[in-house]
Amino acid sequence: MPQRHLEDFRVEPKLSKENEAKALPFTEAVAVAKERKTHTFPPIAPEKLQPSYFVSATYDGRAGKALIKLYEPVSSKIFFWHDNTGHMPYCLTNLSQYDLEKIDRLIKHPGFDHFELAEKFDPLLNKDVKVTKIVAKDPLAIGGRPTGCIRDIIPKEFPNVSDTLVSPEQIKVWESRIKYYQSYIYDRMLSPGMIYEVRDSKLILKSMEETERNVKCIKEIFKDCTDEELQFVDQWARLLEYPAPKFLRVALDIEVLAPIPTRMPDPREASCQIICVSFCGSDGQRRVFLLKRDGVREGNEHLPADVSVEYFDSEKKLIQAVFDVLWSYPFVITFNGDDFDLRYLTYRALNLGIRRNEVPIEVGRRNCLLRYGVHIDLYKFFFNRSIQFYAFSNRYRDVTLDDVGKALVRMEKIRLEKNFGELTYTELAKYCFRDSEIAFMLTDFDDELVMKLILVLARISSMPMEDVSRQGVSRWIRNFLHREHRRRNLLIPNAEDILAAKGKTTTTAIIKGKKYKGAIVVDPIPGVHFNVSVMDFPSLYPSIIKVWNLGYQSILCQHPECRTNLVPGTSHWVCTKKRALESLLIGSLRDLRVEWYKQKSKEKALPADLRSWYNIIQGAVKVILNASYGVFGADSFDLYCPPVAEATAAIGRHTITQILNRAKQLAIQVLYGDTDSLFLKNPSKEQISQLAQWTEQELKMSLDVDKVYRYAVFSQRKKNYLGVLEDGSVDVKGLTGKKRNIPLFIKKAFDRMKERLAKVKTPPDFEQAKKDISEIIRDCYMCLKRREWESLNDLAFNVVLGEEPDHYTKTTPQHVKAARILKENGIELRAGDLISFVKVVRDPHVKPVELATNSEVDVDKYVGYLHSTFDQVLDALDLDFDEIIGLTKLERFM
DNA sequence: GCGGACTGCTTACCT
DNA sequence: ACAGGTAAGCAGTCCGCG
Repeated sequence: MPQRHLEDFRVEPKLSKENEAKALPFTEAVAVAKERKTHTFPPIAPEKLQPSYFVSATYDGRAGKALIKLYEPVSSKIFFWHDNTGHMPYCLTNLSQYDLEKIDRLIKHPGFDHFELAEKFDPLLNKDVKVTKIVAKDPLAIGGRPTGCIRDIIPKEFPNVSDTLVSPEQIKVWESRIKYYQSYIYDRMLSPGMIYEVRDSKLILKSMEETERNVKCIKEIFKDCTDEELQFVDQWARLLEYPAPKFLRVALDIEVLAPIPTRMPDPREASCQIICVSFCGSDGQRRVFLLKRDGVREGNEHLPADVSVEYFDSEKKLIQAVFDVLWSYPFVITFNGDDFDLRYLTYRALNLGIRRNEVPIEVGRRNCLLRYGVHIDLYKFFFNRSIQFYAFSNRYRDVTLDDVGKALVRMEKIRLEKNFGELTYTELAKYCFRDSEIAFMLTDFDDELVMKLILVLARISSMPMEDVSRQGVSRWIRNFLHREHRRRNLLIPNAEDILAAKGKTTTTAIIKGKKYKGAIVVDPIPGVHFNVSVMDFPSLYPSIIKVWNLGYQSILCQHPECRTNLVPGTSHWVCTKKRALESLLIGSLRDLRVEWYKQKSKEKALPADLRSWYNIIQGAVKVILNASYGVFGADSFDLYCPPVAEATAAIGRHTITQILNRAKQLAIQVLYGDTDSLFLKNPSKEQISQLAQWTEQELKMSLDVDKVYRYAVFSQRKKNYLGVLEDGSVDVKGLTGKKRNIPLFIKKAFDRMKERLAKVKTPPDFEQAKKDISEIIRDCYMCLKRREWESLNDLAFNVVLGEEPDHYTKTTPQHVKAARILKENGIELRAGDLISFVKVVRDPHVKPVELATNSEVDVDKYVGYLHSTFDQVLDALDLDFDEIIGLTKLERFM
């Protein structure tokens, strides 16, 4: 039997020739670190361990066991706890033990251990089934290697030995793609992110008095729910109510001396020197390590106070000192450390002859994890679209340290005029330190919001903090569904079986290429409307999933008597006998957010830190809820079920249509509506409460007044309006003037109009406002015509390249033309990069802003753009762009 | 050879 | 790798035009 190592379960890129020294097992590596007397090891949890947070889980190949990392916040140390229950990796199949024994390659597989008979409930067949549990010695034997895995052997080999009742097409293997440590977490019903104690070497969830009190309180609010629903509320509340610790952490950044400064050095080769490494820690550690090099001057820049600088005469010693830091912190923060900093450090260390076992980093294909603590790569976290949109409301645009830093903590990178090779020591140190300082601040602002957000998401999804910070919302949702399957002894179905059992969609989408019909958008009534109340359904789709009992089990269920319970506008029916897991889990989470966390986060009587903690929880839950319908329509989702997504949208259309009809009956004028909202013109209090009551009674859903506009401006365009709230703040939706790709010049004019509109209080105020707005437009127009602009940058359009520049074959949009011109000038852009260009008179009609000059600007194009931007508002104000600018012509002649 | 009507591609937005 | 719906600008195509 080959020795199994921790490294075995993470696929590692090939080491270069010199570095082929055999990887050292995990515990030995720790021992080596101890030998070097760098820090207090080993971190094995003692018989009795103080309350500690479950922050990570993995598989320790050396021990052949699941390994839990516990963070003890008083000593701020990580402790390891190994499984001692004998849990082993497995997958399930519908073949009998008798059949399986005939498969030679399975029985003789080195990783195979034994068979067990298991009884499960098959959620697709809706009945109890007997399955065989194939237990393996290590997780990779089940799956994960390219060839020869147990999960592949079974369907491939079985037909050769078949003489049984099961035909080859009917052979099924289940749960073979679940990561081992996840499987362990589910089976042992452990909760990542929660507080555990070790007593007699056992992991025990710590009971918290205050949490219990709050859970009781919450259950009181939900006392009218069914017992089944209450059980789910209780489960979520317990996970969410537990407190969060302070996270001892350090942010790290490295600089490498590359021969071609514009190109990022390849970490796999690690052929260039590491010249500077900086640390910024939550314990106040602010250090910079510099490599001594010939001919580099000290420099006389001022480093921030209390930053200490240490010089190293060899790169090897520098890296070893970095490793000492990595062995000592429970949490390490980087920005792109997975793909660069930690990867580079590892390979550079090996190149310099540092032994593998002294490297505190485990390099994976897509990530770099730490042997001791938890590595959070903020690039991955902020790249996550759910995080970007819902947690940080799209405040940053590029996922770069500079842009995210500017948007969230108002810190930017230091701009360099020179290459690294030409910098003085202090210039380099200052630059490098700023980067780790920004990364640190990104985990520190708003009372460690980012760390806590990751912790809460780890609890919801039952995932290690590392995974939750790297993976998307669909994984988070999948995992809490998987957890629930295991808890209830349900077989976790394969995606293709769900699809085969429940089929595809039946409605036709409006957009070509989409799978089914989506939401309704009501045509707006153009004009200016005073006193507009906006009503909406808080989390409409999750409410629908709850009220209509939607889930892959319940849609198109097998009971003949449920067939009449049709989803309006479709031929799908929904089960009336048994609640679906999705319905219960998502429904209870929604209710908890709306009825408890949203309110708690606004409760003035609570201390500010508790309120902000509740705000983080409700924000995390919001992220989950926002995606909870979409995942069922995404074929990449493991529980993909198109009819569920389609039914949800169909019920949404039905719901809003009913409200529209009801509003008509109540003589309320509906100005506009989109998906889950209604804009009502000057409704009375009675009308609003009648509408809300009716919805509550008839549809079992809540309809609230979300906001009241002093006035709102609509054109005939959908998803385009402007509303001024009572306090004078202005909501702009969809208008070109708010899009971030338009020239600043036009945006500034639009913002001036916005400010002017904010001052309008009554209909008569509009007369003067219209004159002022005309003036703003005229002014802007004249500036263009006279070619008076501050800088060419003000005229630049800024567009993100959705693809690699060579990848556009069907058409060549303007921004791609600009990118290609830039490439001819030696600047290469890639997918995801932002390109800035101006419109010019001559042929391709675009030019990257860097290359353009004032005289070649095509002014008329900009006037046209100004026109269309303002038309969206002018229509409603009864103003005409041409008249506004035409007037100036007359004036000029007079 | 050129302009208008049309479709399709692309990006940024809304819910 | 959560969904579909809308706006806008431009690229490319087809067709008519003595």
